[in-house]
Amino acid sequence: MTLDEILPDLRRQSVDVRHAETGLWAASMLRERISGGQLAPGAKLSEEPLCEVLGVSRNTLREAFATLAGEHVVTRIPNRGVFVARPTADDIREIYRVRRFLEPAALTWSTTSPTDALHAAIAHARAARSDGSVPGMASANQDFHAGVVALTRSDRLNAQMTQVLAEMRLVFHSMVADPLFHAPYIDDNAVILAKFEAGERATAAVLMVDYLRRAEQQLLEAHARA
Amino acid sequence: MTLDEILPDLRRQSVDVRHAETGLWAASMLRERISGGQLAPGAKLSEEPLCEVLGVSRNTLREAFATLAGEHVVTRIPNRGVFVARPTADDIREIYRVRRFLEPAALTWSTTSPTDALHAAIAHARAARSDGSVPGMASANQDFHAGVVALTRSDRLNAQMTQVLAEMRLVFHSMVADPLFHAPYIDDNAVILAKFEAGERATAAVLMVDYLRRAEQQLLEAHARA
DNA sequence: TTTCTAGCTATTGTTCAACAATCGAATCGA
DNA sequence: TCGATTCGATTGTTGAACAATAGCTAGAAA
Repeated sequence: MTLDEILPDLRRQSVDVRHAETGLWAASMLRERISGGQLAPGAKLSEEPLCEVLGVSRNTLREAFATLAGEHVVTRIPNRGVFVARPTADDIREIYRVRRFLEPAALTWSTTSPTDALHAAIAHARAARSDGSVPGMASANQDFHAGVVALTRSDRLNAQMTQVLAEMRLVFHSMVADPLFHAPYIDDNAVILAKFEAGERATAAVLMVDYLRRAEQQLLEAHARA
Repeated sequence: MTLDEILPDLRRQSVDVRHAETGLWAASMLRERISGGQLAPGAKLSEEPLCEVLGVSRNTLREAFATLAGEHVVTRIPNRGVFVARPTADDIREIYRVRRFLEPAALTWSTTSPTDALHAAIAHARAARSDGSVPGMASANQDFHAGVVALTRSDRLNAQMTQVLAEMRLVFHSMVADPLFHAPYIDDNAVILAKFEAGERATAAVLMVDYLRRAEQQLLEAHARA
């Protein structure tokens, strides 16, 4: 989907909305559209039309761009402009490198264990699988893994995980994903959670590393085909 | 590469360093001063004088502020201004929460192990201890722990660690640090490295967690006194 | 025809000046 | 002393201007 197609949508949301921190508001506006897939990876974000539609000045929009660039959501090419980030194979490897440290570490060394959110995520995933809802499975799966990192109770690590999962969405948007990608992993998650709750944290961590390795491999193969 | 091809690059670097990156340049300028301690925690960064000194416009300076705020180097209070971040006790806890996941994880699951940089850091720390150089010990200690995370070979995790260590410098700047704070930990680092190289990764990780807990405790006590 | 070069154009990078919004402090009245 | 009000300084945001750059286009050279 190109920029021109979502301009009306953006314009609708920006009427009548006054905010204290306009730059951050503009950033969140764009972030939503990018995460949601309405702005496809590689799409150019031209300043002039965006200013007009969001009702902010170029200076303010550029503050938003600075924020989004810091989150790797957007790529800035000097004198060329700002583009929705398009993850490369190396980006996929880096994403999974981060996850293979963060998630097992959370399982191994977290001190608190309110696992309600994890159970809920698995339940949602199974329901979505029954309904054949691919977005539902994807979303529930992300919730599960975000929940694992949430066990750390660290804002910074959670922020990093959120960022990485946002990039994961870009990966899915940038290639024809296998509709059944998430389906087989739902039960893996359930097993990992069971082991964790049984106190077998080392086992849970090992299973998580294994899961992440398989998922990475599968995504890299799909990426190579595209 | 021919002369004609490098001329534009040369011109950009020598004549005017500042097209397409002035904001980032200003950010690095301020980051340097803050990390170096010339700008103390809590100091207000007024826009007008800074613009004048850096020779950039307010808009460009604000882009730099957006970058630094994203790094937690600087705190933005709406309608009040931008201030050098002053770490609270909770910030210290958060910093060590991050480190207690990142560093043991690096020791446990990193696949490569070029430990030259770690040995060098320990050697530097010992030399600094002999010289009675507190900044030398502090810097070498940071190098060691940055080196541990570097074992992950993940740019993102390294960036996170760099950020956290920058905040550690703010912690030290914001209170009268015990000159001997780093001294006893040098040998802890050496033991951790030895265990790691002996393949006893779990032991190394446990020792690291223990080290981080003690350091956190010590800093929290010093912070409470201040 | 092809290729190369020199302008042209559209867009980004940066600055400036202005105004609105907001906070803190000084002031004033009880 | 205390609270409310005014005032001044600083930040938040804008619009317009100019500089610099990449890519395109048309024309010259082969």
